[in-house]
Amino acid sequence: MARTPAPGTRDTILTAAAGLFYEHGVRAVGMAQVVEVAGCGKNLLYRHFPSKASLAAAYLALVRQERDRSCTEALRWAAGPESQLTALVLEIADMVRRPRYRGCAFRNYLTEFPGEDDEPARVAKAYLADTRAEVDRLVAECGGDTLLADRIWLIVNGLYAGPPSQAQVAVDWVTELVGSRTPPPD
Amino acid sequence: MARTPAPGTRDTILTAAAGLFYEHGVRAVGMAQVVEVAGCGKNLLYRHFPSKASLAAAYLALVRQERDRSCTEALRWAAGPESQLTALVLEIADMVRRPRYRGCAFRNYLTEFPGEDDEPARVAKAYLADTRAEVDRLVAECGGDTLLADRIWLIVNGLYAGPPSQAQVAVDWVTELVGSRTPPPD
DNA sequence: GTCTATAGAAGGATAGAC
DNA sequence: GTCTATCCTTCTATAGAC
Repeated sequence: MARTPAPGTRDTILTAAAGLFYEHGVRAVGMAQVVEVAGCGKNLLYRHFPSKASLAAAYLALVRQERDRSCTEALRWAAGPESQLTALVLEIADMVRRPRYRGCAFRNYLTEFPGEDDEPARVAKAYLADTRAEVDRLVAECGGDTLLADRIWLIVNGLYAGPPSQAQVAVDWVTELVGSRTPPPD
Repeated sequence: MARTPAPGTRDTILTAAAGLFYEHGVRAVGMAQVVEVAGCGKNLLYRHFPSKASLAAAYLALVRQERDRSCTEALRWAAGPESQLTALVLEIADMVRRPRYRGCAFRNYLTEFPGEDDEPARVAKAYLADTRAEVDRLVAECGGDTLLADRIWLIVNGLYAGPPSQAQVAVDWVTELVGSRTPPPD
């Protein structure tokens, strides 16, 4: 046999690309830069990801995977749909407050490539649609109407865009909105 | 005799660039494309705008000029700070509902060029800071606290990002928020 | 020797700037 | 129009592990 292929090469490349793409934007980062940070040759990069679009799609898929895991974990300890809704917003707020937060990766991609319908754009749109659907589901579960769902989605969108100092305002507001739906017993 | 310079050349170029930049993003549009749409020569473009960054800055300055004019017009007929606040949000909502709306030009630029501090970035940041300051001012004028200002800013940010179908929700919500501050006389 | 890795040049297109 | 630089992508050359 010949030289054994390194096992984690794909992950190494993808991790390097993800960091660069998120920090500087997909358009601003060249494939040569990815190769340099990943510490591999161009040949290997193109063997794992046949194009920059496929690499960008894998980057967004990775971010989605991390976010899904993080949200699932956050919702695990919430009792009912009300506290799940609050936990969901709190999870986003925690992300916004992270030191190297640079906006929502999916919204950023759609802003960088407006009107595009390639694979990464579809990944991004799917994430946004699914998240919105989950908000709708949770609101419906706790007896809220579409107005409440629209309002929470408005807050979520503002939370992603706004400064980190606004994060707590969003969390408290959503808590208040869904909390007022369940009048305290007695 | 030398050829007389056309009077509206700068505006023609800037209008063409503005349309392209807003529709496709600044990074995606090349100077050649601007020249093609403007119908002028490249040398003329570089005589008016010595670099792409300066053209982008002029584009954002033009957008700001239009927005300032539009907001001033919207606030003209509003009686007190409460209705001015509502009028401000309604003006943004009208923009969001326009058929070719593609997001906030300033936020889009900052997303396309993260971490940059060139002239267009400064124009964009100044607009956002000024708008936020105006919201703060109006909220303070009608006796609201910083929490109300933060909440309205959250809605405004969500309004810019969200789908046009959310626009009315934002307008109604802000109307309700500032309206509840002025209990009806009698 | 054979296979896979990296490094880097080459191709072709397109960018910004003059 | 031209010039230079850089983009993504492909390919060649070479070194290293089996």
